Amino acid sequence: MAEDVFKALADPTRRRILDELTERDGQTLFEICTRLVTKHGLGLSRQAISQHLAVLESAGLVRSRRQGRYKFHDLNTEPLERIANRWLRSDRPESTP
Amino acid sequence: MAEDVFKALADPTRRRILDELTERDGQTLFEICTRLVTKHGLGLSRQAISQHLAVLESAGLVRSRRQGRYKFHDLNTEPLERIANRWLRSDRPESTP
DNA sequence: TTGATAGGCAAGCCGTGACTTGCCTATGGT
DNA sequence: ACCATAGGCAAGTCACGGCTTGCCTATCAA
Repeated sequence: MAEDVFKALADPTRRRILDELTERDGQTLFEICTRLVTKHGLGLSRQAISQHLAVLESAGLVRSRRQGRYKFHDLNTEPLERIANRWLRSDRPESTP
Repeated sequence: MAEDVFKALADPTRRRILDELTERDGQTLFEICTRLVTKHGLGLSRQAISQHLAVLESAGLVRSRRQGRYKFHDLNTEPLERIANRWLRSDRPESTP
């Protein structure tokens, strides 16, 4: 549950993927692959990204919908909102200016 | 920097320590040790907790002040506020009901 | 139907991190 | 001065996680 969210966020590549999905939602595996390589210069295999996406999905941070031979990935921020309030429950920080 | 914050939060024992410090701030190593053992039933050595505190401190999540032979540990939520706004920047979540 | 595209499964390598053990330093009480 | 307390340092063990490699399945286009 929330346990997996922290482990999912522990890896920098997975955080990059979340960044990618915030910028453009509903990307496919190959799209994420190429964008990570070209924009961030990460030399990762397709399997590596696939496994990262599996971790993110089992943590509830990413939802996937299959459509034909494509599988689109959508960001889900709901688990993030919960962990944000774990140690900041008294008052939330003001949004960045 | 923020990189270390995620790695620091990845371990469940370290999150327990943060929980302990939110409940009572300014605890010493032995206090945290005994409370983790008694309240949460964790059978950890003193060194383990000490190393965890070092990780939390280098991540900026814990500040320590030495006083005589005691070393008190204080929680610092400022790094948490920043990572909370990384993927939630568009709109703030409503506080938990 | 065939070939190319999009993705999945499984085993294996390897580095990093968590924890222990043993010993050392320093402060404070009596 | 002496001993117990509070904490630090360093090396070593061990399991888990990230990544690769190789092969397999499924969908679309020609």
